[in-house]
Amino acid sequence: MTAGGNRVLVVDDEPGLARALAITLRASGWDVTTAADGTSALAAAAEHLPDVVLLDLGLPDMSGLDVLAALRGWTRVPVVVLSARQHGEDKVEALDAGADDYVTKPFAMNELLARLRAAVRRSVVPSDGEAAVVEAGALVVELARRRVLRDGVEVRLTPTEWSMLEVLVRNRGKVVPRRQLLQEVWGPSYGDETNYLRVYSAQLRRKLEDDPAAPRHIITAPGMGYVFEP
Amino acid sequence: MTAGGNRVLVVDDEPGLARALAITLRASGWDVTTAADGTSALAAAAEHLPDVVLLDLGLPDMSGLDVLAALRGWTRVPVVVLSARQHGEDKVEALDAGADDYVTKPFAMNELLARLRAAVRRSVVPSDGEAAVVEAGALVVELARRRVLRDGVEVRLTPTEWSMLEVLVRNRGKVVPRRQLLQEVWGPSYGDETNYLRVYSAQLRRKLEDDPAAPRHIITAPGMGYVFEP
DNA sequence: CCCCGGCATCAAGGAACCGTCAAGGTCAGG
DNA sequence: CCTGACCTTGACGGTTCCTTGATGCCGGGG
Repeated sequence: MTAGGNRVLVVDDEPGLARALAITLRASGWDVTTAADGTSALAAAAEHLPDVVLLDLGLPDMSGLDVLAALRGWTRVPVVVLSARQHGEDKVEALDAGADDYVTKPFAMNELLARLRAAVRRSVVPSDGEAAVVEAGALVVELARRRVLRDGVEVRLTPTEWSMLEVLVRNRGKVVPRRQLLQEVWGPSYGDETNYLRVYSAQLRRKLEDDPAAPRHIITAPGMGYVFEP
Repeated sequence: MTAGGNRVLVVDDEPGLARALAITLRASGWDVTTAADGTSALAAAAEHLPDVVLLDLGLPDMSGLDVLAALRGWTRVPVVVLSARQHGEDKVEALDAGADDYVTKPFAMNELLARLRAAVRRSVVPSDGEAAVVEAGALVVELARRRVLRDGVEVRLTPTEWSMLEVLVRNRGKVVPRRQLLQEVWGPSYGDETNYLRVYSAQLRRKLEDDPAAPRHIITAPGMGYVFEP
């Protein structure tokens, strides 16, 4: 993992809970800052720029929702809300106000840690254009954009070619049985037309492989199916 | 109007619950697709490219965690896990396996809806959401003001032309499947009237492209759909 | 040695698809 | 009522793509 993504700001007015949280979080490798009220929480957030905020809704000086609103005025840092209010509209309000998650007290510590990890993981890569790409040598398969690059230039694939490549790449490294391949590309009523597989694997190799006769990515598993090797 | 962030894939093998969820979600403005097992869920995800997945862990054919892992092999779509297991390590496992949220049954529907909204809101890239102006060569598309400039002069578009351009620009760089384009512009009951796409893509090209016969922005992805290239 | 099954390659016909044009049809405004 | 803008629908040529059958290569078994 990268160096970033390990600073957490704990906002809680209950000294006992705040201390317990800080100890557990530090033991898990987090860099912890604490604040006991809304005003200092906002100051601490601006100063330390945490990667995630753990926010108790019950604060002495201002509403937790106001803290959340103030934070959202200038940052998209993930905020996990802690609250004793188990039921009611509180959860909906907090989530719609920009909270990323909502955990009710009492909570299991390992679950809270997992939710913190999830919140940070999401924010690390803002799922920009570069997500969902599979690289394999000179090949770049962009599954979400439905296109494939070879040495940086786009290769035009027909719908059926793309569909077959997509199934193979989604199961990359594993042999896709012929029957499964046929059904996922041509429909549930197909299963024995192995001709199709031969024709289209050949076309994919011709378009994507340096030496179609000695393929390095679209490999035949004789008697079983095909496999895409990254 | 509902151009982005409203497609949800519901994966649940319990027909009653799946139906109830679908009805409630549709009433809340979601475009719902359902799948009853892991295999069809993966196929549906690849075909419909949902904005969020609601995934029950108890599936007949494969583990929900395997479905999650398969999804994460090629997409970062937010996944909200549904499960009857209230305690234990299940939550931690699911969250660390890439889930974005974890809701235990029974759940309050309004909380689930709020968590779905939060999951989708997070995944929207700020630059996309805030970019009311998209530039593409000599073209300037002002999404907020619903107008488009070519070489600095405004081009008059009919409502349908604008609607189609808007969908394409909001998904710029990605192939918009024909079916999705038809449904977002003409309504949910359309899907096979590919005539419309041909007519309106031609009109847009005539109004926006320097050489309508060799378009540089409104590109055809044969057999799949259309894509706007910035 | 020859046969045969599985795989790769090639070619051809028909279907599907795309771009284009133009004829109605509907509706609002003058 | 007329006009103009816009949407729908149909038709037609050119192109691409899917399917199918034929052919050739290779290795294992009779």
